[in-house]
Amino acid sequence: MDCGLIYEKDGDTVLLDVSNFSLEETLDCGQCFRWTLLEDGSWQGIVRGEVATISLSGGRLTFHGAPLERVEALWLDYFDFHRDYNAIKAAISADPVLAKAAAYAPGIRVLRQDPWEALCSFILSQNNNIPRIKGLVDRLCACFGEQLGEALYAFPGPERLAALSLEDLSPVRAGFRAKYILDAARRVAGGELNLEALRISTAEEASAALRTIHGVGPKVADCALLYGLGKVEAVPADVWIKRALAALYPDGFPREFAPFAGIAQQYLFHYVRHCPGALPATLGK
DNA sequence: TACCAGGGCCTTT
DNA sequence: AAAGGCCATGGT
Repeated sequence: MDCGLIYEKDGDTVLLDVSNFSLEETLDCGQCFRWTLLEDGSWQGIVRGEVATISLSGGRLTFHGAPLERVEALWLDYFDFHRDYNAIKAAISADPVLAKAAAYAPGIRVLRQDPWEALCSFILSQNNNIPRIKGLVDRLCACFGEQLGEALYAFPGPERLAALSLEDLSPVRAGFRAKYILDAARRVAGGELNLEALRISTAEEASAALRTIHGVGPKVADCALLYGLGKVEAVPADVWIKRALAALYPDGFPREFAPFAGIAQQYLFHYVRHCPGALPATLGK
């Protein structure tokens, strides 16, 4: 467990001795789209219909206005605090490249997001950049999500979206992705696809089930597995990761890291995106 | 097998 | 100012 004592004080809940955690590295590394940096340095996000405002300073993580019960019931799991990142870093640091990547952004954690939100968000992410993905998700929530506060909306559930037409979705400006969202919503709302049930499936079985959705290929399926279903063995292979793996691991990614390759991938992804020179310049594009 | 839709923001030139 | 490239997939 990457945190120590938890207690409630003056309406806030505080976690002490938080390790392996940076809000910026975790919330701004392309795995989630619903967190905003506020002017006072705290981050505000919406998860499973709950708004949180959090700040981290000197290993002390504060959930402003959140009761202890909600932190224990929701947020510890969401931030993956039950996982020992020291153990993972120790293992992958046997590899010099991964050691560098993990040391470059030691505060990355892989979030355990809501499966439907992760699936939907990464359907919208395809062939897109992060600012635009955030815009699409924002508009989807503002148009169809439950209002939780001023300019704060929950992510709309599959039942809500399944009832919509392509025309209804046009204000989201999702382009060709709109029909994929509707297919996913109808399959999930209709009970044809039970996302929660996929948690106990193997990654291969869950991926195959997700890929029956029109518009969900291997990349989006792997994102849903890793970020939504807690399958840390899944490696979403985007252009950058493919390029990095080809250059750094021509003989294949070390097999001993396979059970948590998705976490290793997250360090590597951040590293190659932010650190020019991490990859050989001669790389074929 | 190769190519392109669909859309808008960011980076590079 | 213009061009190229994006956390892809399905159709032709």
